[in-house]
Amino acid sequence: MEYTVQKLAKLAGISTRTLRYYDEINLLKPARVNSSGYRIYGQKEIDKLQLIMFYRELGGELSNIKAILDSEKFNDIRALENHQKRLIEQRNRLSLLINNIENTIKMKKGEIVMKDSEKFAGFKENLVKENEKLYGNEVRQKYGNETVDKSNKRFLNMSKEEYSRFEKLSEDIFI
Amino acid sequence: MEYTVQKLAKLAGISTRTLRYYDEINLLKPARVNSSGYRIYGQKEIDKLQLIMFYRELGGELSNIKAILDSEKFNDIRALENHQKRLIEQRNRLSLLINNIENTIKMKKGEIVMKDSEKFAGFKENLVKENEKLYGNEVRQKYGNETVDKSNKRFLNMSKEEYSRFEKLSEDIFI
DNA sequence: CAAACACTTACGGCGCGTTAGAGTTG
DNA sequence: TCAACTCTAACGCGCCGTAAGTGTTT
Repeated sequence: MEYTVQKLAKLAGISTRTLRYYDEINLLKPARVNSSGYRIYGQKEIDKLQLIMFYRELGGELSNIKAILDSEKFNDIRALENHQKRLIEQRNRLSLLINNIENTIKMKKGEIVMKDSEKFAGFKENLVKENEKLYGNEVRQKYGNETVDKSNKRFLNMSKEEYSRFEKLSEDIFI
Repeated sequence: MEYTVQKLAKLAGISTRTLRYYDEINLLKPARVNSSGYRIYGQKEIDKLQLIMFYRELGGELSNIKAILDSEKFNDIRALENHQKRLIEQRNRLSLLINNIENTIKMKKGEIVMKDSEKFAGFKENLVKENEKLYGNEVRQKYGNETVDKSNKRFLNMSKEEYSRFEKLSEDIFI
């Protein structure tokens, strides 16, 4: 199955702008470009986009995502298993937050007392963002500095052969 | 208990820059400023910051968070209960993603086949961001553009009557 | 022939990170 | 006195959103 930008965008639930941007920064190139300059994506690109979105879900920066996916050592399945672990951690963090809210409601009702420190249990900054930094280090260890440095400079010069290897309420949410 | 910027920042797991920025955009003002111009935060501000962070967790834009918190009709407890619902939804979404990964691994191992559409099950863009857009449009219709534009311009002047409309709106949407 | 899609270029904006330079506190 | 804190600008950046103008496909 082949996809134009909009078709792929709808499939993945993102914007065409995002796809063009990913192309621009060499994160996700189309399989080919037709005679009119249209981007055409194939099966590989779909799977790669899926991986990219898994990474994004965990708050990874696109430059790091690129570094990982470009790496020769990259292992699909192991990466996915790591993802799963992290997602499970995030789910646990959400459970913490849900508990936190419950306590906060009780506090507001005057039923219990909370320490200030308890009020911030479970937020991203305490867990996930630290993971991000760890994540960056992990990338540097596993894939070497070269790869990371290259991709940190807006990915200006990346060879295109490495590529073949690869493979973010009611009230506020509505707002 | 009183806090300077850094103490509060550490407590909440955010940066001092973030606190100064929240001050700048009138989202979270310190309780007072001492004779040297130092920001001093008190109990109210801590609780407010906690609320802000709950909203942020769900991806709410700061301008909208401000609009809500500024509202006279703002009801802590109801808002928190709504939060909880949304967090639970998000947790369910994460479970979807975790399943998705499991399937993807099986697919990579050749054990099963996945449709392209199944590969993107559970991502934010499919659920949350669409809601955001819907909300934006609805707000413009019910509110008029003036109000929205004002709040978009760095929240310079926000009226405090808007919240009752917010509530009606979200009720409408839920129904 | 219009609608719906595609393209490039380019400016803008949020939510901060990050100097830089200077004053204050323990 | 010196480290560690505080302040106000001001710049920059990642990740796109959003025109604006033009070509292509259906």
